[in-house]
Amino acid sequence: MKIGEASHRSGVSRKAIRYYESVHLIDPAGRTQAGYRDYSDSDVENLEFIARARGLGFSVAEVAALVGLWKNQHRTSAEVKKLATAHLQKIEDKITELRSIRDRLLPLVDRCPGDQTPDCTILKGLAERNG
Amino acid sequence: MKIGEASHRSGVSRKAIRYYESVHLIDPAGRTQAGYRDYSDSDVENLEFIARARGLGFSVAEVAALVGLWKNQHRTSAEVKKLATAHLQKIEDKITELRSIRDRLLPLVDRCPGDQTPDCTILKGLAERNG
DNA sequence: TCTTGACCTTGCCCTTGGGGAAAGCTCCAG
DNA sequence: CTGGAGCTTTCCCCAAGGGCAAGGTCAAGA
Repeated sequence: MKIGEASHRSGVSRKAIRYYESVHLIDPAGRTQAGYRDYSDSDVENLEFIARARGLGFSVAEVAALVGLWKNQHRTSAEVKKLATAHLQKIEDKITELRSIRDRLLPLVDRCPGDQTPDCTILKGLAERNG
Repeated sequence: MKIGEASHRSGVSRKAIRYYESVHLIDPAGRTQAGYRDYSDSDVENLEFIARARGLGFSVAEVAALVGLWKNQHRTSAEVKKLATAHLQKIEDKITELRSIRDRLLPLVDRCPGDQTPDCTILKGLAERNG
């Protein structure tokens, strides 16, 4: 099948598929006579794995490691767990940071009148040394 | 003062300061005889404003808009509030997404033995069609 | 047969700087 | 005066594709 169908079936965009090929996350696809990339069902399965891992926020480099472990019969679950646990921690950290941002920004927004006057707590908050 | 001190005082990295200049978020700095960028206290105040806005997660384009409003006496607080509210919404959305990721990933990690065997719920979860 | 539209190809610009290279400037100690 | 430390300069590579452009291909309909 061509890239459009592989994209549709796997949930990975055409652009992303080409990108993954360019960075060797997937093997270079075969080509048709016309030079079109040609995919098999097994290629789609690999792309689905990648789509799920990316959907959980793993970076492309992390996904490459996960694919390597997935394909490797001699892996240990400890290796996989270590990678996933580190990723989970980054997610928790990010959530904490975003909550902190929200908690600092919300009061500024709430106290801004939002009318036709120039007085604005948001800009004041950004301009003040203790903001 | 030179870029190092301006960076230290404002909390914006040297690299970021040069980048902000290159994208016209700040005016090009004056230069010393030797070609070094030269900053004033007022430049540092602008950088501090930018640092706070970036610290609240506003994109560089959004910060450019905020700086424009800040400098504009004829702004209305409604414009500022609209920008900040949209940003706040993006933050809420991001938090929601990250929580969803965490809630999907955590059970996989918890049920992974993390030992020397290859059996791993994480890889299974990524490989399964209903994962 | 020719055209039209849907698909495919490569390639370049965009984000937000961090990292690091290679080279120039300044100033202090020996 | 010379060397080195520590600053500065510009330049290029990197993420992870999205968007868009210019052009090749293929199948169906007029």
